[in-house]
Amino acid sequence: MRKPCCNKNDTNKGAWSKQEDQKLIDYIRKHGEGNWRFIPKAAGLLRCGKSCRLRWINYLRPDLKRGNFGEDEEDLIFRLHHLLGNRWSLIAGRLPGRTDNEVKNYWNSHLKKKLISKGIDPNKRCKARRQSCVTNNHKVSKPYASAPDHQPSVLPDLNLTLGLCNRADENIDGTGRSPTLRLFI
DNA sequence: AAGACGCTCAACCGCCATGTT
DNA sequence: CAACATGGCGGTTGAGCGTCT
Repeated sequence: MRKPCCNKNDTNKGAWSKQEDQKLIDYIRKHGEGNWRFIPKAAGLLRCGKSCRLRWINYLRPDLKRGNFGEDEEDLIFRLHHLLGNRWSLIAGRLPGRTDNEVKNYWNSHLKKKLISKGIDPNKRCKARRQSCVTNNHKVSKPYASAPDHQPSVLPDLNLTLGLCNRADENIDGTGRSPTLRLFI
């Protein structure tokens, strides 16, 4: 049985107060993002590390763009969703200042309906459906493994290249991880 | 005026991938 | 190689608010 990420008796849940937000902002400004499990303790917050991370990424980060989505953003989301399916973090990565949660919510509350009103089934629309398979000993999602020999597939209308890499030293986004899918811009 | 209903979106949950020991 | 720790992701939930009847 997997351990819970934090002791639920010792943590607050629900909406964040202004004081909590400020504590988190102050701490991250001073020390930067780091060990999310350690941050709540260090910042004096009775919150789970995951909760702090989510709050920072989705609402407190200074580079976030708030407010309505523009027509160009909507169009991009439609195209990327058609291409990638519900890969919200990848889609959000192409929208500066937007988060995966924001894109996901916007899709579910606005864009889905738009498609339905046009007589398009939003679920059938995606080219990429998440189906895991194993290729070259790396578990990858089928749509991304389907390109012959994992050569990047070029999508000229979006100015995107989809490709796979499987080595940590090929990391290009600074996350330190070696994901199964890369968007080459 | 008030209750029912629907919508939005912040937050949580559980799972998976990756790194470390 | 296994077990564990951590970060990240997508799906889901539920509080709060506006609109309708």
